[in-house]
Amino acid sequence: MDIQKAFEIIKRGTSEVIEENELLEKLKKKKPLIVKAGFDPTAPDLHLGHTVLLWKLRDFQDLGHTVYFIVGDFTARIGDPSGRNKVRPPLSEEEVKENAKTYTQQAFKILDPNKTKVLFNSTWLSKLGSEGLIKLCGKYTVARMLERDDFKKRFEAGIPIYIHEFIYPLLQGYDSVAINADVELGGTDQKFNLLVGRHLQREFGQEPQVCITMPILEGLDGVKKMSKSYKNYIGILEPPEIQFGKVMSIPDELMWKYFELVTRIPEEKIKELKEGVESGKYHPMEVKKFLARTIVSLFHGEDAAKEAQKYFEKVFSKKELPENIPEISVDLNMTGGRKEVSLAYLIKLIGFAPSTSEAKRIIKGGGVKINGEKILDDKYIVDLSKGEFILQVGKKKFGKIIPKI
RNA sequence: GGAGGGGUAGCCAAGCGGCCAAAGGCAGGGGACUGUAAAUCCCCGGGCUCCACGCCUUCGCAGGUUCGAAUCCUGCCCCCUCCA
Repeated sequence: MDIQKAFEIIKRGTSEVIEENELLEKLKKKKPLIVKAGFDPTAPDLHLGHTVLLWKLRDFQDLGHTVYFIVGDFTARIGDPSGRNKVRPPLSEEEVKENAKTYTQQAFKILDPNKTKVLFNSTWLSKLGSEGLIKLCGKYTVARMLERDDFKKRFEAGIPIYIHEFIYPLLQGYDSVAINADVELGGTDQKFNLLVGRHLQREFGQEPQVCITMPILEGLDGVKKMSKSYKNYIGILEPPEIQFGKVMSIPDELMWKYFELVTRIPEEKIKELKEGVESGKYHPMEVKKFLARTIVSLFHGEDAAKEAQKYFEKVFSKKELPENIPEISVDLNMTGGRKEVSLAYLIKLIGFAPSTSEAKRIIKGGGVKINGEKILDDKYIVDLSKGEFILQVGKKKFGKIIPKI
């Protein structure tokens, strides 16, 4: 493949490439480049936001380059301050290990394992020692650190910044030195960290890496970055119906971005769909269903995606009961020997609400149905000796309650 | 080290002796409408297996004063600003 074409593929969908001509030079070398991406195992699951980056890594792999998947086991214990207005709680070594385990597995749903090297940054970072660390600190200034937008904002707003947060970008940058990276990828919010890598590589006499930033994927609310801590994410490992439903709940305007960043639907097709919606030729909901199906297929296969759509249409569009309602058995041990329990308490018992009070609120709000009938009395008593029944709490939670007496 | 300001529910932010489980906003939950989109409207807002104008735990932490404290006092912890 000619270099110009490879360059186009790489550039597609990116937010910024620093510097484009350097990338071209590197491609001209005609040898596999070291493409770096770091993932902090702060949470055990990857979500669609991560896949934006993974797809771009995949592009590199398809072009014959090698991806260095850096698990930030060391840095996770510091906490990346990017985009934060607060200090992140550091994780314990055990938590980090546990998270890292499931990480790569999930990443290989997109990445080619044969062209991926998985490395843990503790390998070189723990060897660095105090001396090495302090020397590393000597290569950057406080003023330059404070140029960084989120630090600047926090500083100006009077929100504390701790010294260790300053060290984070240096360590991430040092990762690039350790593996002699040619290219590093990250979200736009990573730009600063990526640039520190460039700077450090120069300091260490290496050819600086090309930094590629990818757009940030907004979560379900359509505003904030998709993130576990905002609870607005669609997880790779989530069940098909959940994924499907979550995709359906994103704002219409956002779906184009999802098409571009988390699917491999060709640009021309996306354009066609978009124009179709604008002209009224297609119903936005139908297009979104197609998006949902495409995304679910990526992680669960086409059949599961079709099932998920059926479920969605049955339960949410037609408001019927789902076919497979999970059975929940309730025995007297759980109720403390009582056969009659308050509905609110039962809802808490089976985990459909975090507290009895919350359950009562939902009941009063008209969110609870027994065998399809709305219960509005928050003092409603369930007689378990009367046998099983279908309980629905809110729109999403269904359970067939089976009393074991 | 010195001077001043501040720590209230997921977040922001009122309250500054009782009527405070604590205004308001945002986020969130539930409902109506609908396409689980947007917009709009309504309801909720610590917990409690006796369902209560009831009890328990909350306003940085620990004590104290008071019939009664988020509100006053003392000590401690933490954050911010300015000075060194």
